[in-house]
Order: sequence, then structure tokens, then C-alpha cells
Amino acid sequence: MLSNSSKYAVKAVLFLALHSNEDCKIMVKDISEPINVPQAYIAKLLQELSRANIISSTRGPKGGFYLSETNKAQPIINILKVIDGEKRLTSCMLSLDMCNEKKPCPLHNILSTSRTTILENLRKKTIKELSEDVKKGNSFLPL
Amino acid sequence: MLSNSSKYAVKAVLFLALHSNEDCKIMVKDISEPINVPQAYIAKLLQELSRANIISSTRGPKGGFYLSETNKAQPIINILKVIDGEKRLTSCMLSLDMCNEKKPCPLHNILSTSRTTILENLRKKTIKELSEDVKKGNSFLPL
DNA sequence: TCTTAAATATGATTTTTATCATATTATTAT
DNA sequence: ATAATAATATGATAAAAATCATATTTAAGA
Ligand code: FES
Ligand code: FES
Repeated sequence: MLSNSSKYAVKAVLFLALHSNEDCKIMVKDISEPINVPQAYIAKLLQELSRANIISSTRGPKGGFYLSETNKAQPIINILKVIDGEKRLTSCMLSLDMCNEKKPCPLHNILSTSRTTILENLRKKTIKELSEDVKKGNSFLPL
Repeated sequence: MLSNSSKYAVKAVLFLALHSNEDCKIMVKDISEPINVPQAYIAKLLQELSRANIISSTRGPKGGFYLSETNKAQPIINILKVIDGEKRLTSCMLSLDMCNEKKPCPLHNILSTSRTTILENLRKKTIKELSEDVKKGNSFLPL
């Protein structure tokens, strides 16, 4: 479903949504431990996310990563797009390339409705919304 | 979602369901081309499936792979279990191991219903049923 | 019984993904 | 200016998945 990297990225972004803002940036070493991901690994992912404007960062002393309000307003799927590419979520379950509603593969009929729903939710739900779920105790981050 | 190997396996099994039976076995070289999978690769997968009694086989001249009626009555998920392991489909989307309905991860609430539905369908639908969809023209196999 | 045709077992190679490491650049504060 | 700090760019290594190759075993037919 999701690559390891995407999972890590989602965890990191939600962690930032919960604990950071323009005035409170967080260094990679203070992210990796609570979300339980190796520092060098998450560092690389955070750089990719920053380059893609999913998250924000500044370097030097007092620097670190954080989410602006604009960042938080983005849908979850943007994270996945950057790390895994959208195709991973949208392509045919059997990897038949000429497949569509008119010419569905054998799994299409039993899976595609659910998958479409998942996609819709990933496109609809924002980082902010998910982080608020956590804040309210409706869901839990790590460990 | 599914590994490459699982996708190949599903294609091969459905192909066998459509074109083989006890009296009409099919050799690996006659399977690999129509389903568009490298011969050596699908050979290995077919052997795994055979060992796990998902499909049947006999060796020597006139030998080959085929599906018995018993084989065909099995649910699709059995194929995936053998190749990928069930955990791939059931484990937490964020790989948090102590996760459950009581302590859902942030993605759980927006994805788990759909995923459960997919699981149910994979457990419910048999190889035979899916192959009949193809036979009736309700779905299409390769290319 | 011997040859041939097929799957089976086993393992090598390649590619992709995951993980680790470090030199460089930008920013802050002295 | 300069020193210290933190992200950035880049690339190396390790592990896993995908792919390829082949010697061995079993069954059929001559
Ligand atoms: S998932 Fe294969 S055709 Fe849609
Ligand atoms: S998918 Fe993560 S808790 Fe269910």
C-alpha cells in the first residue's frame, strides 16, 4: 500500500503539525526519536518534503523544520505523491496498463470502489484535520 | 498494495482457471506468454503455489499445471497469502504495531473501513467466480 | 528399460528500496 | 567577521524484491 518511506513521512509531518509552528521549529534529531525512525533516514525524507513545499524549514542556529498554516491546509495525499508518486495508489491492481472502467481487470470489480473511497479520503483530509484528530484523542501517533 | 509477484500469481491462476483442468494441463512456457510474465519468474511462482496446494501439477511428459475443482473453489486471498503473506494486507497502514480499533493510528479512521471491505471481498470471492466474470465478459484478463 | 518431457529445487544476478554517512551551505549570535 | 549550528546535497552501503539460470527429479511413451 504505502512504502516505508511514505509511512515515515506521514508520521513526521503529523508530528510537526502537532508540535511545531513558525516560532517553534524542530530539529531533525528531535523528530526522529519520538516517531521512531532513524535520524539519517528521516532527515533525507524531510529534505524531500521541504523541497516539495510540503513542509517548511530554515537552517542555521534556531533553525529546523516546521509547518506553516499553508502547509497544514494541504491534503494528506500530497505527502504520498512526493514520496511514492501518485501512480502507486491509482494504477491497476494487476498492473494491466490498458485498464479502465470499460475494460476492468478481474480484481477491479471487487476492489475499485473501496480504493476510490480511500483515494477520495486522502485527497480530502488535510494534514491539519488529521493532526486535530490526534489532539482530540480520536487517533494516536506513535509509538 | 500487492507485490509484483502476487499480481503475476493472480493472473496465472486465473489463466489456469479459464484454460485448464485435470485433462488439459498447461506447461509453464504456454502460460508465461499470454499473461505477459517472464517464464523463469512465473515458473518459480507456480511452484510455490503448487507446493501450497493453490494449484495442481504433474511432471514429466503430458504434465503441466492445472486447477482442480477443489482448487477453483478457494478464495482469492489464498493466493496472496502464499506469495505476500496476509500481514501485508492486514497490518497497520503506518506500521504501528500496537494499533487496533481502541488505539487507531491517524490514517486508520479514514482508511480502515475501505480496507476491511477489500479484505472481505478477497476472502469471499473464489477463483472460480472471478474466472467466470472473465468468461462472461464482465472483466478482462491480459494483456 | 531408456529416452524425453515436464515440474522441482536451488541458487545467482540485477534492480529497487531502505538505511547510513559526510562534506557543503546558509543563518544566527558573538 | 567569525564561530557555531542546523538544513542541504550527494553519495555509499545494506537489505529486500524482482528476475534469470540450471541441475535434479518424476512420469510417459517407445
Ligand atoms: S484495478 Fe485493474 S482494471 Fe482497475
Ligand atoms: S491502520 Fe493504523 S491503526 Fe489501523
